[in-house]
Amino acid sequence: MTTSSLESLGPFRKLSEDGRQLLRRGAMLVQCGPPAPILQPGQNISGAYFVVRGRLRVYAIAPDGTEATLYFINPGETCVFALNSLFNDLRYPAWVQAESDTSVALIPGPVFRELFQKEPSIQDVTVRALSTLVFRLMEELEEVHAYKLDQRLANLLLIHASAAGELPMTQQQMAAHLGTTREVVARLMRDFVARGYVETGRGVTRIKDAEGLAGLIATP
Amino acid sequence: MTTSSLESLGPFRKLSEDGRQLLRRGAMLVQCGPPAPILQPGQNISGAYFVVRGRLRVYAIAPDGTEATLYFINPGETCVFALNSLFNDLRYPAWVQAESDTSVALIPGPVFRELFQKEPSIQDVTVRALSTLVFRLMEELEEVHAYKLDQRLANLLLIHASAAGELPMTQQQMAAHLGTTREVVARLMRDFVARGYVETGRGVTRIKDAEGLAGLIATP
DNA sequence: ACTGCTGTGTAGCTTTTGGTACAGACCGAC
DNA sequence: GTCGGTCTGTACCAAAAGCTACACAGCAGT
Repeated sequence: MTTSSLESLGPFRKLSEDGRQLLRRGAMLVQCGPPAPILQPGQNISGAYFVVRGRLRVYAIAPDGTEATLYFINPGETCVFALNSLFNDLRYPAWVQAESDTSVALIPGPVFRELFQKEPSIQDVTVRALSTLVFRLMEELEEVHAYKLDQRLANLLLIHASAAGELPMTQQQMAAHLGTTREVVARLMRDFVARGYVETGRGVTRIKDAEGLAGLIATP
Repeated sequence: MTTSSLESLGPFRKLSEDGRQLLRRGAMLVQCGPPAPILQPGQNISGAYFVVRGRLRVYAIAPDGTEATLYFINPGETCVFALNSLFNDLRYPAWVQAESDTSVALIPGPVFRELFQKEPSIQDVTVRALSTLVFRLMEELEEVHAYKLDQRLANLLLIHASAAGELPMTQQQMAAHLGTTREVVARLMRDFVARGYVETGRGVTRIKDAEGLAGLIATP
């Protein structure tokens, strides 16, 4: 954990001087790396989290140990634990992990509360963040029961691939995102490869035929 | 649609005179019945919805036509469409239906916006509602991938049963809630009946052994 | 080069779930 | 009562997904 300047706070640069002063007074910039979880179910949340750099992954762990990604938090977005713990007494039910080297701005609860009351723009950001998350979760929930695994995998590939069509992710990770096992992912991948949609490598998947994948999603 | 007194607004009774005056000026009390959907994906939302009486069901429809319940809105709770449409430009992705005769207080967007800015208590209610919904959706998402259908059905029975252990719901409805088909529900029910957990009737299920059902959820 | 770790490819087998098809039971309207 | 609709029960088959087990490939460290 490192406390440093807040110059890189992204969306927060637009705040008024008043807001920024509060931030300067109390906020911390926290650095985190991939392996260890940052937050665990039931853990106490000390403030509002804003992702500055990198990406956080919010996931659940089933009783049998398999993981499934609920959603991601990208730079400029808020973590909703904060909001859950600041405005509600619900225990937070998921795990959080940094995907890569990630910087998170941690704004202490009292400071954020004050900000929220004073600054309409903060109210707006907050409600918008929550609202967006609700939307994402609904989409995810809909996807889970409306689409089969091959379609969801195709979707994952298309969404997370770089512009060059490369996806730096192990099959184990993909399985975790989809809430399934590596073997199933491998099986589906073999199919995709056979159809010429993708090429697989160690830790990388290259998309060769995005149209094909997209078509798979449209009509099974 | 009927416009009438707002005396029964539940949580809103606690608002300041200022807030209630605004409500008196612009809000409507809308009555709706079970069969027809109230809202459809992409529909324009004209304000904030508060459920006063009855219950709303928010659900998704898959391309193949099967439904799945996302969550319910009970009396005293807010519908988040409103918030999505008032604070965000995201298209709403689900369907809404009244479960029984239901009264909904509809507060026009501009009125609610003004309320939100002036009244900290409204801010609180709003954020809390969103926050709770996020929590519920996460739980649901976790449940979907962590538990099997029999466990989820058992859970449904336990949660929705009356104090007397009666559940006035057809198997078709249960299937819709779980995102599966009636036949599967019937099959699972047969199992539950065989084990003495429940008794089935036309449109009703009676729980005989709640412990048994609960045990089913704990360890399959 | 050797070793060990991690990641991938594959082959069965089992369980779970979905789909089809049909029979019968209950209920209300006429 | 009888008709028609809705709800339930069930049998059988197909598809999807999970589980186990193992072989091998790439990569890093020694």
